[in-house]
Amino acid sequence: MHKREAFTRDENCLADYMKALGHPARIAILKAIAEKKSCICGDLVVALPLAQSTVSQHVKELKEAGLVKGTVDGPRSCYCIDPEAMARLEGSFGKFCASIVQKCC
Amino acid sequence: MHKREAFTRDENCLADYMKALGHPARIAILKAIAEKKSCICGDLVVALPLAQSTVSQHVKELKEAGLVKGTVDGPRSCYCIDPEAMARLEGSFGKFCASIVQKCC
DNA sequence: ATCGTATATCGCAAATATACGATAATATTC
DNA sequence: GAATATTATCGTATATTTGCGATATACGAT
Repeated sequence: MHKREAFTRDENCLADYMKALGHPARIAILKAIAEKKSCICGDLVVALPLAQSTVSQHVKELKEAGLVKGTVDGPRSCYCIDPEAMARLEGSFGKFCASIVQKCC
Repeated sequence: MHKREAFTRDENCLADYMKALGHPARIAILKAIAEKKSCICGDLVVALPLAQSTVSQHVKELKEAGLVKGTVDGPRSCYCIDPEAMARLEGSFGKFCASIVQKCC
């Protein structure tokens, strides 16, 4: 029921990033991971007011969006920000906004 | 079931903006409005592969997010971008990304 | 091998989002 | 005032998201 095919690749791509950030828990998770530089899942569960399975689910979405990378460290999972991806997103979103503002005025 | 209260005002605020942009139709609508500087609803319906009621619904969400302003012009509705809001969003998102990237590395 | 710890995944319930047709509301024109 | 045109809203069906407990998986320690 989501008519993805009807829109351009760019529109879908940007919308997917925005959707990944469209939940306060995922904003908070990004901040928490960045804060600690690299963050094991347990730290996130303690830091967030959500159940472990819910945190794991949100992290998964951030990984699928490509903003977070995960490595296994023994029994733990260790997450870190993908700084290149964040920087790229910042850049393309900035361009998008600037283009809107420039054209609209 | 959305635990908004459990997160900070900033986290919720940014997430709300991101959610508003988290659909390709709304990205396309913003671009279309900017393109024409000000855009009546009918133009959007022609430009988009969606029913009139669906377009109206998406525009409403963009208005609620504060990114689009609407004025009534006779029987028509005329939409335009709120450039200050777009610029503010660009700025705060840029700061958010930069802070994440800076801390994480 | 068994136990304990850490995390991912599954299954489910509730809430939201998406899309559309039908209808209502509003303004213009005849 | 009736007919037309434009847009918003309502009702509804379906899909997706959110959240959690329970379970499965993987690993280290005993």
